[in-house]
Amino acid sequence: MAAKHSGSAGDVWLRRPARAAREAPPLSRDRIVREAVALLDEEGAGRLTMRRLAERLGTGSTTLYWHVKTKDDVLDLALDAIFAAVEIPRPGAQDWRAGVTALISGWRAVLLEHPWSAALLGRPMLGPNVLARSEFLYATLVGAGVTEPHLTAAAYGLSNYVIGSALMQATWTAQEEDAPRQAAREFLRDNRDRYPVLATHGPLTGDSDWDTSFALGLAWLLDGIGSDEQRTERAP
Amino acid sequence: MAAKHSGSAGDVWLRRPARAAREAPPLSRDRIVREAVALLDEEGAGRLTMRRLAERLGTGSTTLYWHVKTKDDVLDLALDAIFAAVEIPRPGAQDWRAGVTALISGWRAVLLEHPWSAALLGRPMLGPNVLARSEFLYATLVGAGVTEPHLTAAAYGLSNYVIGSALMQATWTAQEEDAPRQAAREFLRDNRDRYPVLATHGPLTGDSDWDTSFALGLAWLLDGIGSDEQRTERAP
DNA sequence: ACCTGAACACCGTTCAAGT
DNA sequence: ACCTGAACACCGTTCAAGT
Repeated sequence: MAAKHSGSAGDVWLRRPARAAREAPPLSRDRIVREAVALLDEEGAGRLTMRRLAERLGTGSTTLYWHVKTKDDVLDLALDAIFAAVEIPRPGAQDWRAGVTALISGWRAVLLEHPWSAALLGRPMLGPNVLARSEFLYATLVGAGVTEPHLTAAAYGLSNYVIGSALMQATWTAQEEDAPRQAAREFLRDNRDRYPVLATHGPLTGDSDWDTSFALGLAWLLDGIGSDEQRTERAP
Repeated sequence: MAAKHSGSAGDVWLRRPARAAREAPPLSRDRIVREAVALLDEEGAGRLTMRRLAERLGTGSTTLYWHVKTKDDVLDLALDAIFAAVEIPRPGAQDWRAGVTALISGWRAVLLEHPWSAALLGRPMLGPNVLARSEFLYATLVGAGVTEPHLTAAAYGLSNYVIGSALMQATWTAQEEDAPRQAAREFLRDNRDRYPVLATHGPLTGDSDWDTSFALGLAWLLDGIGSDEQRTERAP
């Protein structure tokens, strides 16, 4: 009646190593976050569960709580982790407009590559990767001569615009499923008397090009920021 | 050993009415949605549960499924419901810029009044209230002479901007809790060597005025949309 | 210092059954 | 047509216990 792991003489060789080269590397916060990102990429936010995450890591779900305080922590860490992929332009290597455009585009690319991320943006983003990129944004704007209240408006405006755009695009291009988009199109066509303009000019009528839409709006914002900056520079 | 609701002679007067003036109005999809909005307003999205919602309505949770297909349905319906409060300007009563500004401002006001809503924007919004307001937006822009690809860019840009702004503001002004904001401020101060610009010019340094920030960014977008419109009008 | 298992207090949803 | 109760297959998280 030996219990599961009780030792009896000479059975060392029969027992499999406590862990070792079974699931390979030991558990760590870093490994948890990497696996969480992989899980989110493959299956979406709805399927991220402490139990399922633990299973992929070869442990019980309760073990995760030694490395991480809550599931929300995992989400915060995963969200910050993906921003490591956004390259920070070398400061001053180009004019402010090119630098900001590069950063914002990289930001957007990351959000679209990990569609689950857009829905998580409603939480404070204070991870080191996000902060480093915000620092560059502010530094570039300040360097361009943008001052309050335009500075805050510019930084927020640009961030809000990428976030909103990514959220909208991720919503409507969810994993190849053209079904909801198709259904919406049909609904508008069937109700063209109630929504005449939407039915004929709406975003679902042509195959709207997300990239050029985004670029146009970004240019408008940059124009505005630039004109205020010039005005400020010229003032005594 | 009479079971709970079995009748025995003369006990009609003793039994409370099956429903009647107990919880007042009968259950209906409309009542469910209204109660859901109230629950969300009072306690936030994290506490909306089919069981808790049913309790507030005086029924069992499983009863809700007769009127509604899933919990997601409840969320979709609640989200659309709050947009009924956004007044649609009378078409042509003012110039396009004033009309658009009024609509977008009303949109923003609703999102901020119901802070839980911002986090739910990552789902297709095809309810009648939202559609009616989108129709006005498109109609106004088309009436102003905005044409593709600027039309889609303008409509999306404005929507994305409000959504992003409301999401950001709702994130950072969550129910009077100044604690996280204060903690973030301290963190940046303590790490001013790593984030020099953020620490001195960042959004958390002064008490940023959300309203003027929003207004500035909106003006930049409208300027951009307007300039493109003029250019188009003038072209042969 | 790290990992495990059992357990608690919940979830959304289905379905046979009642009126 | 509408409502109920029991039940299923999950959740996040805690905690005493192991090594």
